[in-house]
Amino acid sequence: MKIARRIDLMTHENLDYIERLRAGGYRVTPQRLIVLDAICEIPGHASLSQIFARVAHLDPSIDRSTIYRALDVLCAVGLATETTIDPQGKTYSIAGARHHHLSCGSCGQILTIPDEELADFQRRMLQKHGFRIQSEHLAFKGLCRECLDPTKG
Amino acid sequence: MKIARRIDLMTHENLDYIERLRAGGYRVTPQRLIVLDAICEIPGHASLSQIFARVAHLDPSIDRSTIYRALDVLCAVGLATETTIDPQGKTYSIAGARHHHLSCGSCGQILTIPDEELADFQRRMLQKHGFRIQSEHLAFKGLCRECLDPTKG
DNA sequence: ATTACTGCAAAGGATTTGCATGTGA
DNA sequence: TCACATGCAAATCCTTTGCAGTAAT
Repeated sequence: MKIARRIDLMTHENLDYIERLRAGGYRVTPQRLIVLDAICEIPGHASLSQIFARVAHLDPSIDRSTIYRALDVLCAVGLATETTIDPQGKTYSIAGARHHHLSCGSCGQILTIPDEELADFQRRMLQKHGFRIQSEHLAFKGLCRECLDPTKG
Repeated sequence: MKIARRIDLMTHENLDYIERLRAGGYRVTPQRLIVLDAICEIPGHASLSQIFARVAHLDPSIDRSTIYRALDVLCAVGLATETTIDPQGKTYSIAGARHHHLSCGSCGQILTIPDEELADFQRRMLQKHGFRIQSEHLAFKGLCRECLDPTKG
C-alpha cells in the first residue's frame, strides 16, 4: 500500500479503523480506506452513487463492485452501517452516530432526532421482550407540524 | 368484469374496497381485486414474489407489471401499504393493521409488537416536535433474548 | 363509445458474481 | 510467497415503461 492520496490527511474520530479491519481478518487496502473516508465526509446517509462520486474524486479507477465489497467489509467490522429505507437503494453511513429521522410524507421535510429520544422505548423492549434494539438509523414517516396545521399551506 | 374465480368468496374486513377504488377515480378490475385478495391472505409483509405466486394461483395470466401497477393503485387509495425495510425489495400489506417488528440480526427471528407499545414514543414526538408518526410497519433490528444470552447458542 | 387497464416485451437501475491479475501480510 | 482483494465484464434481480389490444364505465 503505497498511495499518497488525500487519504493521508484523514482524521477519523475512530482512529482504530485499521485495527478493526485486521481484527476481522481483513486486509487494509487503499480502496477500503477511501470508501471509509467517503462515507465519513458525506453528511447523513450516503447512497452508492454519492459514495462512488466521492471515491472517484480520490481515485477514478476504483470500481463500483469494489465499493460494494468494501462497504460489506466495513459494515462487517462495525465501522459502517447499512440502511434500507430508501426505495432507490441502500444507504450507508459511519457507525456510531446513532440518530433517527422523522420524515414528512407531505412536504418532504426531514427532522433528525437523537437516539436518547428513543431510549425509553428501547428500554421497554429490552424489559418486555428481551430484545436489544441496535438500529443505527430509523426513519419514521408521518406529518410535520406545518402540514398537520390546517391554517397553513 | 365477468370472472367467477375464488375472488367471489373473498371476505375482506374492509368491504368498501370497491367504493374506495371508484372514489379514487380508478376502475374496479379483477386483477386489482385478486392482488388485494393476495395481500389479505399473506400474513405480515408480502414480497412481490409471494404476491405473484398467490395471484398466479388464481389467474396465471396476470403479469408482474400488472401487479406492480395494482399495488400502486391500492396504496394510492389507502387499501394497502408499501414498506421499504427489506434489502431484497419492497413489501406490501393490508392497511390498517398497525404493528411493528423486532428483527434479530443473529438468528433471523422476527417478533411482532402491537402499535400500542410505541404509543408513548409517538405521543412524545407529537408533543416535542409536532410530528405525527404514521408509519404502518416499522422494523427494528437488534438481538433477541436467546442471542443476547451467552449461555445459549 | 370512450378511456383506462392489461399483457407482453424490452429497458433501466441497483447489486452480485466469475475470473485473471495485482497486492498486502 | 500466497491467500485475499481488485478491476473488468457479464449476469441477476427488482422495478418501470412503451405500446397495441382489451375491457370497465
